[in-house]
Amino acid sequence: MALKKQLRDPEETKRRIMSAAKYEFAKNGLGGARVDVIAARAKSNKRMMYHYFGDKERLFTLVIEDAYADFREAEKALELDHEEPITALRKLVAFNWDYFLKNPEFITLVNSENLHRAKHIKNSKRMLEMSRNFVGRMKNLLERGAKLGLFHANMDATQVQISVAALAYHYLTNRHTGTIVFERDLMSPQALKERLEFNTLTVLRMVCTPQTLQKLEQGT
Amino acid sequence: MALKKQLRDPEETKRRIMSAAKYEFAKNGLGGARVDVIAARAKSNKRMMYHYFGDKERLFTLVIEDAYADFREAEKALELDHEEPITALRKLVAFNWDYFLKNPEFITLVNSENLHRAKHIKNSKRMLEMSRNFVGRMKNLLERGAKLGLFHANMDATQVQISVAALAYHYLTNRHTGTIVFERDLMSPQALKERLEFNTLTVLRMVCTPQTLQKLEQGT
DNA sequence: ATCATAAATAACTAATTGGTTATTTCAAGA
DNA sequence: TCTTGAAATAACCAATTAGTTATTTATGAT
Repeated sequence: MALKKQLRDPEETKRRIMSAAKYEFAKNGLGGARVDVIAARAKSNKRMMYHYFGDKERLFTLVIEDAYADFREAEKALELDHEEPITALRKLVAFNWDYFLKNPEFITLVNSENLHRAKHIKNSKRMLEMSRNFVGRMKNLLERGAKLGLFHANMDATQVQISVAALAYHYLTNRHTGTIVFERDLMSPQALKERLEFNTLTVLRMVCTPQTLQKLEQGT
Repeated sequence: MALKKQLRDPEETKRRIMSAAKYEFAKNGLGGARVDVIAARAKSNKRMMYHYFGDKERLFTLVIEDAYADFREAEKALELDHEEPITALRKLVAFNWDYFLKNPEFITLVNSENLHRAKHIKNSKRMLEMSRNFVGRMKNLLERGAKLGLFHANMDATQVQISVAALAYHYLTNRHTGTIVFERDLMSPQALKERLEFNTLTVLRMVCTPQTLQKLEQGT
């Protein structure tokens, strides 16, 4: 019975610990996160955390892998494989932007893992499986666009993928120092809208042929 | 006498502590850095650190401000204000790339400060002074290019500035997870060369008018 | 030479930390 | 209903941590 609140529920306990850990690791990084805080937030206790996850770093590893899995799942769910290439590209740029915006913990988790030189996911089979199709989808999109004469031929899918993420990720991860450096609120609704438009235009200019860009401008 | 090694040298001691702190904060973040390690690396001791800098967070604040100051100084030294706009833009893209590549501690320090919501530099006058001219220089460059018909008119200098940094910074800060996700060595000499070329082309396509781009392609 | 001041050091402390031990409580199968 | 293994808890521990105290030592002005 789904509604019955069990007093003992290992799956639910694990879930609560993972969720609390994600929050705490994202907020303070691996080094700054406290296992007591995670246990308290999960409304469990340290002993359970060590019982189910071994130690702090293994818990972190699972949290990171999960964060990547969620991101990849969400991207796959867009189903851009048969969408018109330019529409697909626009949607992909918007997806990256929205995802980072709505899941800021993804950014801080990835930053933390990079501070530690990716040692936690270095030998993760799960990561490899997730990544394979991800680059493949971009490659497919770029090839379809090129075949139709819309995109430049032979664009490097990895470079484009990194750049699409970069334009969104960098703006958002450095929004706090950015607000000071540029003396403007980078997070106002207006600023966010403008950045998405700028990123979309930038990626189109990066990928599309001059003729395609000309047609796009006439269209608006 | 410059060569005489003084046994007591407050300025030199401060310098050594700052340098050690920069290294340790960059390597482990604010939360992961250890004051004992900083003192040992500086070949000084904790008492001196507390004497000269107050506490760990004030030391971190100075380290961050210094890192920004060095970056801004280096950019200013390029003297792009009277350079031909397209050359200036190319040089600026290359400068960002080279600087992040040769000063990886800048990236991790900035990431750490953003994890802490920029609280350490939030009320820093020094930061404001440094930032003002920085955006101004980009604005000037874009205006000069637009006046010559080389660049799109009315480009937002802040958006361009953020994007130029993003294309380099994101690639490098996420190089460890990137190496796993993309299953290729992102740091080989060849890969680095390709990324700089990609970034340069991307920024030119972002900023230049179609006519300018056409001429550039004919030129090569 | 000597004396006042600041630089330097080492040993210490109180609080916090990741991880463990000892114990109790629940729930399913015999 | 009784037993047994897993779930849950709290109290504990050794190590580490940021920050301090007490003390010694070099230096420059007189």
